[in-house]
Amino acid sequence: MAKRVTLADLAEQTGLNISTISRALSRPDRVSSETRRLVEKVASQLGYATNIAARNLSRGTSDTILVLASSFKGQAISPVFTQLLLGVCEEAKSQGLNVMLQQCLEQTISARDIIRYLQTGVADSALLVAAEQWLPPTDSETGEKILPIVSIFKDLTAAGLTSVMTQETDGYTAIVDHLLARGHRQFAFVSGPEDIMHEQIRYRAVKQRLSAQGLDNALIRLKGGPFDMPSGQKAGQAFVALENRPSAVICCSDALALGFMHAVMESGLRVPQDVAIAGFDGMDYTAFTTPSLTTVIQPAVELGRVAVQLLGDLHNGKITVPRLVALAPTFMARQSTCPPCQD
Amino acid sequence: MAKRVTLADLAEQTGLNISTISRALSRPDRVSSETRRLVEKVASQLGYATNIAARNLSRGTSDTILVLASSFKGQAISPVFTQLLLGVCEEAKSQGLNVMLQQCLEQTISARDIIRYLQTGVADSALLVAAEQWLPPTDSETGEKILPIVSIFKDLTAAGLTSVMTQETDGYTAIVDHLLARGHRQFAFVSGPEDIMHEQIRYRAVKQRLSAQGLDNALIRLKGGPFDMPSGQKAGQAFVALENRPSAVICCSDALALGFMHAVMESGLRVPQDVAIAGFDGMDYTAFTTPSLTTVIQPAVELGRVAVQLLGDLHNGKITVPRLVALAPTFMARQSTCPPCQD
DNA sequence: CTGTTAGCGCGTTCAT
DNA sequence: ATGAACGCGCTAACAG
Repeated sequence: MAKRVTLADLAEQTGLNISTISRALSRPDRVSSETRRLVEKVASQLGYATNIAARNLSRGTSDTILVLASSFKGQAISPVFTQLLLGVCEEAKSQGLNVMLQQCLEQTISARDIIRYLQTGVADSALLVAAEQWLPPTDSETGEKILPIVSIFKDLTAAGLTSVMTQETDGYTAIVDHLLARGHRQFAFVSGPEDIMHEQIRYRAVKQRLSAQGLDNALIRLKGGPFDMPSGQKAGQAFVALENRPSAVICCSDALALGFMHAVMESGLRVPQDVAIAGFDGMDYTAFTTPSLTTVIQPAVELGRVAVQLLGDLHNGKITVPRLVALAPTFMARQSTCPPCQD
Repeated sequence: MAKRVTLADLAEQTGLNISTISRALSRPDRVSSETRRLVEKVASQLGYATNIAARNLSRGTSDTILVLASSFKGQAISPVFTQLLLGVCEEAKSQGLNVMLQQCLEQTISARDIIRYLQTGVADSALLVAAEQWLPPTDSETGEKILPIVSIFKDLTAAGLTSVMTQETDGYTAIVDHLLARGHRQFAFVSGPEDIMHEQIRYRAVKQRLSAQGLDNALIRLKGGPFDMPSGQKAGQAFVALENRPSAVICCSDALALGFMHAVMESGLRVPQDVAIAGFDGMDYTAFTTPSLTTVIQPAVELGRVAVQLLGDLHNGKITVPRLVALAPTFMARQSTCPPCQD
């Protein structure tokens, strides 16, 4: 690669002092317009690019966000993550920030590790994506300052982390209401990994809504395993073998739902005539399956944007106590729960 | 955050000199075993983490890889990218490298920009994902050294870039053969954006294979637009309206295929009985649609791994001229092309 | 508005 | 094996 052009080179070329060059480049208003133009010209001629390491070292910040994505071993990030990432990247870019991605297998993240990482200066704030648990810093590991860390998808405010997530209860409630309106009275809930705290919350959201509508023992729960299609398929096969099959199934993720639906249809049952199936997430392909899948669309891109903004608020002290931001999802009724005569 | 612990702090604590500490940490063998242990102990006690910016500045490298993902405006990275990313991250991690992700809208990447970027020291090598075109450095923008840049998914060796991709022709050939064996004699090819060079190659691969089997005017081409499902759907609607419909359709991406299949089935036609459809990519949900989709699985994770390895080879001079590495895909026959009686 | 000076924290010569 | 000193390239505080 071509030798690096430094401020010193520009200084030499222009006869100005290094610090003047530095200012002309980073604070153009603090410099006479001629020097500014001169510097800009020479800089572009020589192909100057500021050395970020040097700047970071000097300024003590890196202007980059660490995105820590918890995922299961060997699994790629899901389409929802991907959407989220889009939001994160876009917002970060608009703020002149960089994004560093790191996939990790742990479900529970320790403050110690993150702090350690931030201390390396590689990033100066972090986004925890789908982290199940947060081990707050012990004693003196942290100063009094709030950590510039935001949790996405999971409510970790109890552990002290500002969090952004989808208002999931609304989503599940919408599904239940929709299914009730279509006459369903027996339900199954296909959940993700059992050790995921949110799964309890989701299950309860469904159960309570049913109770509220006077249906008390109308819900059974099927283990789904990881949030992937094979798990959904297994759950579907188990479902098919059931003696008293509910007529409506709510899956806690679209991936599970698709696997489930596949298994159900393979068995010869019709969707939605024999079994109505709903998912959750809003992955794009749910609109193009046959039948298309009723689901709840998480505002993933927006979650990403907001998370980055919250990072900013944490940084400049606008936020002083852990805050939970819940974004509204969009319920989308589709064929998998709607008898053919309707939409 | 807690004040940063620096080498100076460790020096103070241990009574040793900073440079000794530095050595003890980065080159343990060049130091007496007692001091090594002492340093390690104190370091972990104080929670030392080396400042990467400082190290980078001093060493002149950053140990990070820039992943530049070309995508369409507002679109999240596709599941294939995601798999790729997994491979990249895993391999990078095993080599102690970081990964910096950047989504970009340009289809054609200019060496000038990348070089500029690398000069900032944020990254010292780059992976171009699905970059359509590469504008090599003009004249003196680069030294004689080979740029530490690898193209993924696209063959950019002609422009001077070492590239890793799927052996696509094999994949399309496999599809054609499979369909021919099932008795199909009229084909449609649904392509992606017209300005994508590979689309021509893919189309030709199909056409030639057909010719080779004695079928010369058996192929029509349908515009697909971007590689997404809505585009596939439109193509499918156009297809349905055709007078002489081919019985077999080859889509150049799974997303297109799913949109296409959806449109076809909506029209009342049956898949595969009336129309056989095949995709390309190997997205995970293709196994769970109804009917499941015949496709060609790209070795995406492996592509990522190899790309990172190639970066290493470029760096240490093992590779001196642009090289093309083509990985074999896996053809996967599924229901969308197989009459029910069969698998 | 511009030049001078002093670090940022680490790696790496040199000596010792 | 260890210590002293310098430099990586840039920013920031202080003068002028």
